Amino acid sequence: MATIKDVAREAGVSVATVSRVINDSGPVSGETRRRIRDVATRMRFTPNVAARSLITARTTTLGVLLPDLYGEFFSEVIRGIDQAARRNGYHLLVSSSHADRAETEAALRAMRGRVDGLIIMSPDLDARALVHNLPERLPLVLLNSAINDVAFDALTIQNFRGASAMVRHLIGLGHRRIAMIRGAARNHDASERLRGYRAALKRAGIERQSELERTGDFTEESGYQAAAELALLRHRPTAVFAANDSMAIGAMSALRDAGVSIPDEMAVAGFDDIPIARYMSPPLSSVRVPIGELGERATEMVLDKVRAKTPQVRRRETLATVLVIRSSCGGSATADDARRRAQ
Amino acid sequence: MATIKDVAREAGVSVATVSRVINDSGPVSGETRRRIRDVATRMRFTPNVAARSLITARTTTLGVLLPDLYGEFFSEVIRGIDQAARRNGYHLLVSSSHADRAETEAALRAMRGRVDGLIIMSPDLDARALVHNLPERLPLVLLNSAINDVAFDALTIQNFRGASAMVRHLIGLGHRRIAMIRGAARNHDASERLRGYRAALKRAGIERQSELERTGDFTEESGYQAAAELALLRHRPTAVFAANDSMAIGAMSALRDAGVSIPDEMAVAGFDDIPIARYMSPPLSSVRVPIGELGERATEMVLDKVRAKTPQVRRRETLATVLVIRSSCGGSATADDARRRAQ
DNA sequence: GGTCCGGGTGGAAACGATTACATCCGATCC
DNA sequence: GGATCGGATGTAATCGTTTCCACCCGGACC
Repeated sequence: MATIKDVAREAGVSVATVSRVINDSGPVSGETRRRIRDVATRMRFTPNVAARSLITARTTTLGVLLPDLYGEFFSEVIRGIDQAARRNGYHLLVSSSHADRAETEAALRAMRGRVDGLIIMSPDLDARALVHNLPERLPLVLLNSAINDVAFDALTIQNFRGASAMVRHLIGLGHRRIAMIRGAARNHDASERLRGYRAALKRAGIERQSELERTGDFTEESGYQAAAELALLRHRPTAVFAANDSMAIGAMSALRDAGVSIPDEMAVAGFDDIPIARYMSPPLSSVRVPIGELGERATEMVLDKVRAKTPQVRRRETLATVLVIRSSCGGSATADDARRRAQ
Repeated sequence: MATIKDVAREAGVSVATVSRVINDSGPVSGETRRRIRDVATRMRFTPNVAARSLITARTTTLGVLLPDLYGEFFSEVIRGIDQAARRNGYHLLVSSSHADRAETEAALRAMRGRVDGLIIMSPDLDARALVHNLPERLPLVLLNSAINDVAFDALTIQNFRGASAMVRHLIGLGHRRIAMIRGAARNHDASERLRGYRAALKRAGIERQSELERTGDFTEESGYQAAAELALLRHRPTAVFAANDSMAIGAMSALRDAGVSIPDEMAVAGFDDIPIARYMSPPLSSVRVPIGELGERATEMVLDKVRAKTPQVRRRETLATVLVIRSSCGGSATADDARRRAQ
């Protein structure tokens, strides 16, 4: 492998000049610049990343810390992050699927020195764990995190609003017994969606019933399980709202198996609007989340901080969600709904 | 940030000794070792990764190059890779969603010096592009690649076998007009699955018809489109085999919209057996691919090469696929099928 | 009792870049 | 015509490790 010295020797200049050409820093005469470029190309010179980041203390790499991932949602987020990062010339160090908290913290420590900034999407992690395992000044953005500490930048989606809008829509269709399949325990998105569900009921003067709030963990299987139980209730709900689409799909499957027709006997709605939702039978109503955009925005936020000379003000942003009404929750599509669907 | 020098000074030893303790290389007396450990912990010393990899020329990082990703398949692969990598103390530098070949090659070059080994899953990339953009000796494993050059290690799945088994199953159920929705052009998995389809037809003495081989690109949308067209054919097929589950799901949606009942009027089958397949209505028959295992195995293969002192022999492995028969392709489940389903 | 051995330790040379600082030199200004 | 300026270039320090080599020293061996 050719080093900067080899190039310098071959081009008859000093390493300083070569460095200036490579990084386009400092003045170099046109003639020299051209010659060095040629030599560098010919010798296939690639600057040694380690040496460079040893002296500059920068890596042009961003770290991404994810929870144990669930399907489509995950790949969409990563994709958004990846695109934004590449656009800015940054690389991505990804660490996912951490079983427990100790593992997450270990992964966090391992990022030290390898990244210039970090995007963290990990529900079970608190602020203390963060500051204890990371260098002080590492730019950080929390994605859909439960941490409400203003000390951190954070990006979230309208979980509460989206959930309550969906439940209000169901109420508007005449449903009074509306069940909810909750998301993973201790997950921020999950609890916000639950909160939205409860708020919508309350606002409509419908009393909350614990037998209608079933547990789930965002997997199809757990959705299936929960709906199977709901189908057996003496006093069956007429609608069920799942905290994500995967569970909604599992629920639809359970209802079919139990001979409950959708949406006539039970309306079903999900959250996320993953691509497959519209291809379900019947097509699944959901709350659209700009998943890819979430990743892109997070990347831009963290890059802003990476590049900022001075410590910036903390930022908190929330991305809007949109109701997407399809036939799984029945009711004739109103003009308003149709418009939404067209989006 | 504390450096090794700080620790050495504080512990009253030389940096060499500290290094020996940190890396557990060379002899250090028990007493000294303990003292250095204490000091290092107290000062929160973390070895500087850049300095370390500058001198050792290793990064304990693996690169992963992926095509523009499609949903669940992708996240499962990454997860497998991630788990195997972590288990071995390696990090993951991920680069995905490359629109064209130039972008892929750029990503490839950018990996130089940042990784000790590389897992590549990119259909449109040939052997020349690889050797031209990478250092000579970088351990490399190709995943489901079209490159048949024996110069590279490769890992594939039984695309041909899985596809032909599924089509034979359909034929066994009495179907003679079986359509296929093809995968993305120039994609290796896609063409192998097509080959399997054709081979099964041929073996059964069924003549191939071009109007039954529809194009697709692995997305739900393309599956929908293809099936919508099939439904309109004068002489409609009685079964359709999609090159992946996403398209099969899109196809099922189109058939429903066209009023074609599944499986009575048309049987449907997919490939991959993504988690959602079994929750479809009706549950989707598919060919199970050990996706996570694919990632894990690839990681182990590349790590073997990374750690090997001497250049190893080239390896090529193929992972088995399994037929998973559900009700979307009708027919009473035979004992054999039932056994398979239980898996 | 000298030689040899090997565990424990330190000194210092790498690794390959960036960059502050010094130097040179021709043009410009007064 | 000398002082000044700024563009072009080189020298060398620096980043934080690993590791080769040398050294010391106590015990075993002959």
